[in-house]
Amino acid sequence: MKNTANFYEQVYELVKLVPKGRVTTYGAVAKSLGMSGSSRMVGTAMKHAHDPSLNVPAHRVVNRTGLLTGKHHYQTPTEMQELLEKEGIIVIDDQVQDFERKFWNPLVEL
DNA sequence: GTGTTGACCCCAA
DNA sequence: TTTGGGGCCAACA
Repeated sequence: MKNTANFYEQVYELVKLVPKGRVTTYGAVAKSLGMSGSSRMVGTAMKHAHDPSLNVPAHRVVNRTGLLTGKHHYQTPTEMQELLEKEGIIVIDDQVQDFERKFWNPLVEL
């Protein structure tokens, strides 16, 4: 059993399911996959997800406060915010506005 | 093989 | 309100 690779795939699949104009959190994804407590792994997985062939919208994943913690890992520091605003999400000072409303909970929606 | 780091989260003071 | 400490586990040096 190769659970590590499987976990990454599950993360990618779940993130792909996030609707346009919505965002989710690392913790929610981790918990949804039964890895509650290991939220860092989701972030680590995202770092490896920069590959365009994976087609993973990592910009829709933020930390629990709605802060764009991963923006510095993009090619440009503003790319993540640009992508979010293009989808109708307001981002001010790396902070998602109306985060509670924009939040997409996989545990509830699925 | 060991030690440190990190796109995180939770709780206490 | 802001800080600090613990936990979690893969990736990296």
